[in-house]
Amino acid sequence: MSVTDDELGLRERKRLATRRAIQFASVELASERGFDRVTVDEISHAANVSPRTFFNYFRSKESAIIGDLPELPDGATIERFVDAGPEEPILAGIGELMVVAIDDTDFAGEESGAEADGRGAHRLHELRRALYKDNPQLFAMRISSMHKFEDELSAVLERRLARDDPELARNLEALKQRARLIMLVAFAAMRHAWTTWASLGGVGPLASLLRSSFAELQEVARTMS
Amino acid sequence: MSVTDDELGLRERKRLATRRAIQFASVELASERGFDRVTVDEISHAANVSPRTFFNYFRSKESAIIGDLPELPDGATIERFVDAGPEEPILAGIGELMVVAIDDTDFAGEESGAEADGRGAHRLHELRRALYKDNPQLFAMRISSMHKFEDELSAVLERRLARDDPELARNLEALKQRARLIMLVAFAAMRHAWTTWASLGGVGPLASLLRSSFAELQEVARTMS
DNA sequence: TTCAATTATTGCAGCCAATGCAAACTTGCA
DNA sequence: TGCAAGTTTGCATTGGCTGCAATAATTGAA
Repeated sequence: MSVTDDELGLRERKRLATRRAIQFASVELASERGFDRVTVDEISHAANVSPRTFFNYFRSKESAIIGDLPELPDGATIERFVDAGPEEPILAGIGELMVVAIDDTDFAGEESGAEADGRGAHRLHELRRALYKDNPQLFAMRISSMHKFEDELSAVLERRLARDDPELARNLEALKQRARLIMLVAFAAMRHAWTTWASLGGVGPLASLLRSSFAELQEVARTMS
Repeated sequence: MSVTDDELGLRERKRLATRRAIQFASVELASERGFDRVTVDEISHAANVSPRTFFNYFRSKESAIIGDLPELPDGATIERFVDAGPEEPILAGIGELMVVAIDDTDFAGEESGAEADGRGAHRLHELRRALYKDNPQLFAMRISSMHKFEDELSAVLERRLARDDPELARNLEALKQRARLIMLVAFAAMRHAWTTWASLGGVGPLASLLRSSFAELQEVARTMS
């Protein structure tokens, strides 16, 4: 059992287990047969729940496959980024935040080694990525379901920009707009890293490609200005 | 009748009319009642076609509302962009291509003044934009259905980059990757322009905001490098 | 341990999007 | 006019998704 599980009551633990069972069944079956050749009925059956219960846990077939969304790192990491100062390249900083966010999502709930779905979590994420690769619509859905993450990142960027450039901080609207622009550019880098990863056959760590994309972005910025 | 229509046979003209009728009915009804409170049956009825015919024209309810995708300008404009030379700021150039692409899409088939659905085309686009504004999922779908446009723009960028930087042109993979990165950044600017437009209440010309966003992007690039 | 409140699961009935198929109909062309 | 090609339609069917109400499990308190 992972650490998180122990502190929860039976009810919560069961909920979590069911949630995972459904995700696992969805991804597993979709990988075997292709996304639109699996029905919710089949998934539910494989996960030992009723089809109706499936929809108690997930809004749609897609969202069961897409998995949990990334989250920003904890407070200290954020503060370090915000306070890094105008000399530190902001893009690299954002890149690191994203690397952490993605890694944390990918291995959430898998800290210890031997729980029931221990290796499952690894496998789950591999299969998911393969699905994204073969099924670009799913990736698009994942991206477009990240509004919350986008907003969070924007808010952090606002703070950083306000520190770096007190002049900009005086115009709140301008500050917000700039933060949003940089956030969107960062997401562009993320998409870039991902397509690069996919075009390389979908093997190897995404994190290092993410760093490369941010580095290239930095370089492009230099070239273009 | 618009010029384009006259050169077509009856069959083609009817097809076009049906297509427009369906789009119009979809957007109109969705604006009145909200996207998911309209059924395909209702739309079809309003457009005087059978529900089955609706799906002969559009893959899904969404795609009837989303409308036609943008297309790159004609050859001469493209060539001018490709040949502009390394001194010309590339971002501004892309921005202009996008402005043209968006304007052309928005008023396609509406060149002359007095055809049956003349004012209709204007109204159609206004309603569509309002729908995008109130219904971000639709906008996300529009964006993610632009793969073709993305690829076209990438290809054009490849040519431009190859001209500007013969060294880069020698490494085809690197060239492709860089083109794609810049394309994605340009799309980020587009999204930025759009959210700005939406946050301003959804009035006024999108084109000028698009130019602003590209200009700000230019400035950000300078700041960051 | 028992009981009542809360919360989860399930089956059922039903809506709607979307697709395949084959029959009727329209248009283009000789 | 008549035939080939393309278009519209109805019908039947699959499958995603929701509301509702009954049943079952979990919890916390007595």
